[in-house]
Formats: sequence, structure tokens, C-alpha cells
Amino acid sequence: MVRTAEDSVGSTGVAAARPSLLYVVKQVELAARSHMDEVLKPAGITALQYTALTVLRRRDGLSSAQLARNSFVTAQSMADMITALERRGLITRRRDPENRRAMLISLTDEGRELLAAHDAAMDALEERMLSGLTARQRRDLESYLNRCRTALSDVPPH
Amino acid sequence: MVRTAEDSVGSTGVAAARPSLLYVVKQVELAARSHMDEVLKPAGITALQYTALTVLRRRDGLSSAQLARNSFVTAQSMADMITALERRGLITRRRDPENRRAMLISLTDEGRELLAAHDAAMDALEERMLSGLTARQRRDLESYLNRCRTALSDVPPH
DNA sequence: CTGATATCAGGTGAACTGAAATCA
DNA sequence: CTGATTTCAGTTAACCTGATATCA
Repeated sequence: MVRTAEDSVGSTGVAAARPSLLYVVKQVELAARSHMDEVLKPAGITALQYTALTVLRRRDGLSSAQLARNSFVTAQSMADMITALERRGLITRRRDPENRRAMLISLTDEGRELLAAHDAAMDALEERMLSGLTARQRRDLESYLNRCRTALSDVPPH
Repeated sequence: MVRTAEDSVGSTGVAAARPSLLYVVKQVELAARSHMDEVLKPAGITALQYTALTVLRRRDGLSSAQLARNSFVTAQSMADMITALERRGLITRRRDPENRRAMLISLTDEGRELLAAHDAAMDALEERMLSGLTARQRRDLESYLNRCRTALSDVPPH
């Protein structure tokens, strides 16, 4: 699934692109996801499913609706993914004792093991992506991207 | 299509994420694409189609296969998008005189007008994304992201 | 009553794999 | 013969809209 992009378009730095940063963010994400899909392919999960699982590892007991907002998809779309992951035994769901309409989602041992089995490969991929940056630049990049994320999430003044 | 993500997951800065930069790049791209889709919805094109058109504006006469590599999709997937854009009259294709198996793609006047009609909105979106950054930080961010892109595209030493 | 969550039903466009034809 | 490009055919997973039931 990884394409070399040696004759790729954006790499020749000529000709000021119009929306340059929007474009390069998309390009980096496309390249990263292509590599992630390749790594995850033997496990039979997509990059988006993997991301949802890592979110659950950090924050146990989220609802499907919360996960949907986090991934910018509708609750119905996320429900499809959730039932698929549940059928595969990677997650379990239970009623929220404090809110009987919500279902809380947790990783199973099997789900945790699947994530752990790919940690090294994902760390290596991130290291490869950042290989041209110093430690200071990496911190700055993360900081800048987090500010971009916040700026895009905040509700704009009406 | 834009979801506020006010109770979103990654925004509460607790708990060191595992693959942090891979994750935040994906989050920024998801948020940006969500806004782009909303802007482009009245025109009836997706963010990926828009991106392909902007690439053609910068580099006229690319082939479908080149566009496919640039967007990290298969040639077959890109062919579907190309025929859709051609049917809508946004692009035209002609045989490459130097390579009779290849088809060169160009924007039509209508395609160029469609892009021009959205330039202001895209500039505003990019400005919003970068609103928390100084001019210097914006340049650095672009530089860092371009290095990430190159590092992910380069063929790794076998 | 309003808003959030989950779920069911149905539909659609987008991406994939596989195979074949053309040509450098 | 090999590799790149295009195209056809079939398939699948992703995501959508709309409607409904439950409950804070």
C-alpha cells in the first residue's frame, strides 16, 4: 500500500501552492496512514480502527458517541465500527450505571494485546517521520499542531 | 459536517499518548477535512477531489497514475474520480503525444472557475487553522511538515 | 419538552482486488 | 520480456440520511 511518490507532485518545491499548509498537512497524513495500513493489514484492522483503540487505551469507558465526535464521523458510522470491533472480541460494552441510555466501551485483553503487538512498529514509524527533526523541533511541531487542532475545533464567533 | 469536539478526547491534555505526533497530525487533518467538506458541499465535490484539482492547477498535464501516487490511492480508485470529474466537465484528457498509453489531464475553464470560487474560503480556513501561530512559527511548521513528508516518502534502506 | 444516546433500515459513493489490453 | 498506464468487472467496508425508542 505504500507508494514511493518519487515522482510525486508536491515534493518539487517550485511554484507556491495556494493553500500550502492545509495541503502539506493532508499529504503527511496520507503518507502516514498509508504506512499504518500496511503495518496493520496482517491484523485485519484499519488505521481508523487502530486509532479508536488507542483512544480507548488512554481513556477507558468512553461512549460510542464520544468516539464519533473525536473522529469527526456520525454516531451511526461509529456504531458500525464499534459492532465490528465487538464482534472481533477487541472491545466490550456495558451500560453506564449513572446513565442508562449510554454504553461504556472498554478494551478486552485481546484488544490490549493487539495494540501492544503493534506499539514497536508505530513507534518506529513515528521515529521515521520525525527523523529529520531535532528534539526541540519535534516539541515545537507538536505544540504548533495542537494549536492548529484547537483553532479548528473551537466554535467560531457567530 | 463540522463537529465541535468540545468534549473531544485528545483535547484534555492529560495522559501521554503513545504515538503522539502521528495522532495529532491525524486529528488536525480530520478537523481540516471536515471544514473543507462543509465549504465544498454546495459545489458537490469532496476534499480529495478538490485537492486533485488544485494539484492540476499547479502542474498541468499530469496522468491519472501520477495523481494516484500523489494521493496514496490505487490507480483504479483515481480513475473513478477522474471519470467523475471529466463527466462533470471540470477536467479534460488527451493522449500524451510522447507516450500513447498515457492520458494527460488538464483543468477546463469551468474547473478553474470552480477552484477560484473557493480560494477565499480555503484561505480563510487556513488562516483560522494558523491563527494561534506567528509568521515565524508558520514557516517553521511548514518546513517541519515538509521534512516529515519527505521522510515518509523516501524509500527506506532495505 | 428538549437534547443526547443508541439502534434499525436503507442507500450511496469510494475504495479495494483481480484481470486484461496497450505500449515504451 | 518487463514495467507502466489505462480500463473493465466485481466486491467490500465506510459513511451517510432518516426514523424510532429510551432516558437525563
